Amino acid sequence: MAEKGSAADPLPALIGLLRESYGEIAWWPGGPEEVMIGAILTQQTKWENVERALDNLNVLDCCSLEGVLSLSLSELEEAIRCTGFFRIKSQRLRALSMAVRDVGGRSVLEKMSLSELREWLLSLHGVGPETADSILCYALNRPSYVIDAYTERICGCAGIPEKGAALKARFEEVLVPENKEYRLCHAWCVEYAKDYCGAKRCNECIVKNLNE
DNA sequence: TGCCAGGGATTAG
DNA sequence: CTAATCCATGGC
Repeated sequence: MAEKGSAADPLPALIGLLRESYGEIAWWPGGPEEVMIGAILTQQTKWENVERALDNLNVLDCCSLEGVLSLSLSELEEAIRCTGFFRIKSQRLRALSMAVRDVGGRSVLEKMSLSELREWLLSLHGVGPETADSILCYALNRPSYVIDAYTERICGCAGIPEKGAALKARFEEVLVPENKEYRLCHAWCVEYAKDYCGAKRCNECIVKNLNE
């Protein structure tokens, strides 16, 4: 329920600005299982290092859920070492792969409702909100908006104070509720943050005071 | 050289 | 319930 009369809602303005700046960009390449693996590997890690690990797995012909399970623990750890946290992540990849296998494979996931599937993902050890939503949005083509640290940072600059689940809800009420829109907007946020936002504070942040 | 990266789980207060 | 701390490598 957006109130009228007070200041304009900065979120539509922010989304419009990002859309004009970046338009139709391609993002998060790879098939469903490679995306699922990448979603774990990219936790607190630069994407360039994730790509190296995915390349390593592809060379081994193991960049898939069954492929992950076919490797010994030390082989898996070695392949993903360059992403950091490799002991934890190797366990998380195994847990995810085994969970999908145990539930009956990806075809079973396709039949689950969005909320059911999201809860299932969140129940897995090592899958939190961002990883779950990334898998939903980019691997399984579901309309679940991804909130990451970048998005919260940009929104903070733009005068949108919500975080986490509340911020996710805000994006989902403003955007056209389609997977493609969710993908695009999240991609814009990340590209924007890479271009303009440092870790501690924004550099030349162009979203500040959007509604003034 | 020190800081941070497209988080999440665990422990502490 | 919020705030630290750990996990670990690689790049600037």
